Amino acid sequence: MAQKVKLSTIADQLGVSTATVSLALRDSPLVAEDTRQKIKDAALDMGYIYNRRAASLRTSRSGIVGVVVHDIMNPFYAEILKAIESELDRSRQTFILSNHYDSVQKQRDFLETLLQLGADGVIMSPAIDTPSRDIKLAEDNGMPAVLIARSVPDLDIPTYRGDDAYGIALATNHLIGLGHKSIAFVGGADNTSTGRDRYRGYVEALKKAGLEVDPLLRVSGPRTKQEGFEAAVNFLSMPQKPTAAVCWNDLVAIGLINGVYRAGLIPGKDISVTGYDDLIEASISMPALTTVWNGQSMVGRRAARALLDRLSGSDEVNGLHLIKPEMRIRQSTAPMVPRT
Amino acid sequence: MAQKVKLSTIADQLGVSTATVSLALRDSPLVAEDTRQKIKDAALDMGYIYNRRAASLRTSRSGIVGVVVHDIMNPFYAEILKAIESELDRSRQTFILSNHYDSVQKQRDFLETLLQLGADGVIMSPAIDTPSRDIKLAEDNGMPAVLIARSVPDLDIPTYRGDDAYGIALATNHLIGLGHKSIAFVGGADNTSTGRDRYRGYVEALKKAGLEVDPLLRVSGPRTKQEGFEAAVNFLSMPQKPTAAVCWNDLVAIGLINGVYRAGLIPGKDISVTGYDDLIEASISMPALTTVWNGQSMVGRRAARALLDRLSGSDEVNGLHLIKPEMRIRQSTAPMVPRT
DNA sequence: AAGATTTGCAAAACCAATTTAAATAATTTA
DNA sequence: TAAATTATTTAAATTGGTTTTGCAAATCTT
Repeated sequence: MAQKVKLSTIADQLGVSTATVSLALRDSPLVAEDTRQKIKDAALDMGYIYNRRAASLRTSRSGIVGVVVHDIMNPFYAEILKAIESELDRSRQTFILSNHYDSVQKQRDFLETLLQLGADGVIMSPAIDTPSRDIKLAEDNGMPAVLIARSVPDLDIPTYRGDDAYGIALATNHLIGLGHKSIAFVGGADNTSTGRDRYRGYVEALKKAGLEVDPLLRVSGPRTKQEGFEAAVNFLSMPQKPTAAVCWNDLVAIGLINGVYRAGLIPGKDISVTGYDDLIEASISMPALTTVWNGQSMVGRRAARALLDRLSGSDEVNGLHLIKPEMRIRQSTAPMVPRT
Repeated sequence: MAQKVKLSTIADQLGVSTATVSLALRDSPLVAEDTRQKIKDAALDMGYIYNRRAASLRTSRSGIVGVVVHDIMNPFYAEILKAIESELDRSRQTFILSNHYDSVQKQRDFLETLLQLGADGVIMSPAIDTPSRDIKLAEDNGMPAVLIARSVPDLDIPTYRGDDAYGIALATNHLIGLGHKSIAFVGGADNTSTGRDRYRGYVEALKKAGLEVDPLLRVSGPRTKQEGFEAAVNFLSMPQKPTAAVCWNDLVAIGLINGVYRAGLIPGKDISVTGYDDLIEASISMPALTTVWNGQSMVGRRAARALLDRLSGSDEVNGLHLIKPEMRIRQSTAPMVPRT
């Protein structure tokens, strides 16, 4: 490995002080134009590499932002992450990604790591049952947080997510409008704010339409394509003979659709299915999925901006910000046909 | 924000020196057992947070490993990343992830960032046309690299990937064995080692079976589900009337299958399609996809171990390491039926 | 031309740890 | 009991930047 080039190497080379080199490289007006140019040229051809940890030791700004979500490979987060990435990119922040797989401990470890690295802030989709004190600890140590997709009770920090109750009501109303009366709710659970909100949206839409709410029409649990696929058996053998399903998300819906196919029924004809999220997959699945866009790109972008705002001192973005979802009608839903 | 607790805070509190505190916290045998215990207790209840950047300034080990791939949201990399993650986790290295989207510039920026952060090493799936000098620069600055999934010419560093030519030959031979004579090759391109190897595997398998190789049976380009879907039109209107397709990867295959469905034909009956990679999706798609497992988990695990080995000084893992793929036969392939 | 400003650079303190050599205390040996 | 040895602890140098303050030279006032 070549001898390491540092500020003092450049300074010695040019016969100036490290202070001057430091200031010049950061375009400070305190150094004369041609000195600056000479220094920059030297830095370039000596192969100088800026040492961020040395710098951040003094400035206490590391240029690192942490991002934690349930599972970065989950396409729902993928779109949020893309939006965050492009927003952070332009402000020259490096971001460190991690999954917590809904383990509070893993999330805690990651936050600790971020603190050790001196991360400037963190954007997180909190793990289920995250105690507010975990996040307060981060904030108390100078690392502001912004939440996405889920809320944490008793915590007044900026939170961005889709309006789940409203969004699921859109899907439910769409099915009701097609004449369906026995509509199942497939997937998710009650242990997150999202879970409760979505189920509430479904229940309220049914009630408003004067339909009976049957708790047996709920299939709690599924969140993945695989689980949606497996849920089909259960769904199709219900004594209530549902003709439609409001699914937790697109993945569950696509899995359920595949399962319904396997059982010999035609989704989008015999059975209507709605998804949630409007992933890219939804538009190219067979049949194309009727679903609800949940504002992922908006959530990511606004959360990133909110964090950057907090980093630059403004603190006016606290509280919950709900993004309004939108209906996307495709071929997986159709007028009701009674199941025999 | 509470007053920051550092080594000296603890030292003052207990009336010892920072040297002692530092040594104690890292379990050095140089400090007496009960002193160590007292220090650890104090650190804990004073809420001490280890400052890694200060430490790494002195030790020149940051505990950071960079990982760059084409697209972390791509499920192919997802499995590799999971394997890398679990391997690095146990050695207490933090990893920083990034996409390069096949932009050499973006990759270069990320490598620069890693150098600035003092990353200990990097695992990368190099962007198309990565100049070997980009990687040499990293190595010259004390950041060893390990390659995955793709090779870079003129570079003798550890590289782990599936044996693409062999794997595609498995798929091609499977179709030949089912009686297919007109077999298209859908997706990928010639500008990566992977692309060339896969096409070569297909060509050689055909030749060995005495079948004619028709360059018009190649649909170059598609790599995603969306693109596979769009390629179906092209594929179905070929004058050579192919009855089967060897696809670039599972995503292209699944997209193609959906496109074939749309056109009114039945994949797995009228048309046989093979995928590549054996993603989780492959087993639950409709019909379940015949594909080739490309050893992702193996690639990730071995690459991570190789890097850790390099970090601890051993340098005996250089060169190319090919993982042997395996055939997974499911329902998307069937004996040949002539297309009319 | 003398005094007041402005400009350009450097000296030195600082950030929070690690590490080595040296000092001190405790124990063992002769 | 004095000397030798061993066990603990610490002072001080080090890592690579940033930033404040001060000083000298250059430029501007009147």
